[in-house]
Amino acid sequence: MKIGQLADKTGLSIQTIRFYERKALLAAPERTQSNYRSYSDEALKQLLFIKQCRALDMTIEEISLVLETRANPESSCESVNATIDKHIDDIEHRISELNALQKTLQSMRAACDDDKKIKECGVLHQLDSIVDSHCPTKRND
Amino acid sequence: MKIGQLADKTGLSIQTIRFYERKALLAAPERTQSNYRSYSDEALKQLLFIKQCRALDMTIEEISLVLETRANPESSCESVNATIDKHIDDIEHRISELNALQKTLQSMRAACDDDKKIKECGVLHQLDSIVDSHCPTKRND
DNA sequence: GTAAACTCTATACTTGGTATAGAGTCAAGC
DNA sequence: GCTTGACTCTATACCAAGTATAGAGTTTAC
Repeated sequence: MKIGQLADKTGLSIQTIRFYERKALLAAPERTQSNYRSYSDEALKQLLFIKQCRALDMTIEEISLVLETRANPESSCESVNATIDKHIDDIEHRISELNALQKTLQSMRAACDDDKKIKECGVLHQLDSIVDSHCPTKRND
Repeated sequence: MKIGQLADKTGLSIQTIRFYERKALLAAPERTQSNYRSYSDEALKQLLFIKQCRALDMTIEEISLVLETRANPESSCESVNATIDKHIDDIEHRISELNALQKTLQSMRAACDDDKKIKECGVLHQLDSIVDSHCPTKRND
C-alpha cells in the first residue's frame, strides 16, 4: 500500500503520516525500487491506534510511551495506566481553568452592551480596573 | 524604566516583552544612547492590560483587535463585545470537548487495574477494539 | 580597573502538524 | 514514443505564544 492509500484509509494526511514516521511513532516502511514508501496492514493498524490516541488528546510523547510498553506483552501495564491517569488529571485541571475563565468572561461581558462607545465600554472598563489595581500610583518624576 | 524593571513590575519575562513589541502589541519604546529600551508608565499599563487579556486566554490577534479599537474612544464597542462573545463560545466548545474526552478516558481507565500485564490490559484492549472496528478485515494477498 | 549584572540582536527550539518548491515516478491516452 | 496528470520524494518554511541560547556591548558596584 502506498502512502496515498494509507492516508485515505486512515483519514490522516500524507504529511501527517510522514510526520509520525519522523517522530518514530510509526516504523519506517519498506521502499519500492523508486523509493516510494510501501506499507503493510500492520502500519494501518498502528496508525489507527495512534489516531485514536490523538483523538483522546494524548501527546506524541505519551503515545510513544504507550506504544513502547505495548510492544512488550509480558510487562506490567502500570505505566499505561499511569499515563492515562496523568492525562485524566491534566484534562480535569484544564476543565476547571476554563470554567473559571468562562465565569470571568461572562461577568465581564454582562457589563456592556453593543450600543456603547469605546470610552463607555463596560468590558474595557473591567479590564482597565484590573490593570489599575496592579499598577503603581503615578509619581511625578 | 529599563526592560528588566518593566519585567519585574509586570511579571512578564524580558523576552516576552520584546516578543510583544515584535508582534506590535506594544509600541517600540524610546531608546537610550546605548540603545537600551526606555519605557514609560503608559507602557507598563499597556503590558498589564495585555497580560490580563492573555490570562483570559485571548489570542494575540484578538488582543490586537481590542487594542486597536480601544485607541478610538468614539467608535462603537461592538467589535470588542463580539471578540469576547466569540471567545466565550470557543471556550464553551472546548469545555464540552474536554468533558466528553474525560468521560471516555475514565471509562477506559475503569477497564483496567495496575496488576495486569500488557497483554491483558483493559485500557489497551479498549483502544485496540476501536481500531479494529475501523480496520478492514485482513485479506490474504 | 575589573567583574557581575544587565541589555542588545539574531537565531533556534517547542508541539502537532500544514504548506510549499522542485524533482522524480507512474499510468493512460494518443 | 511522448506527453499529460496524478502521485511520490526530500527539504524547507510556517503557525501560536512564547522560551532559550550565543555573542557582543553597556552599566554598575566595589
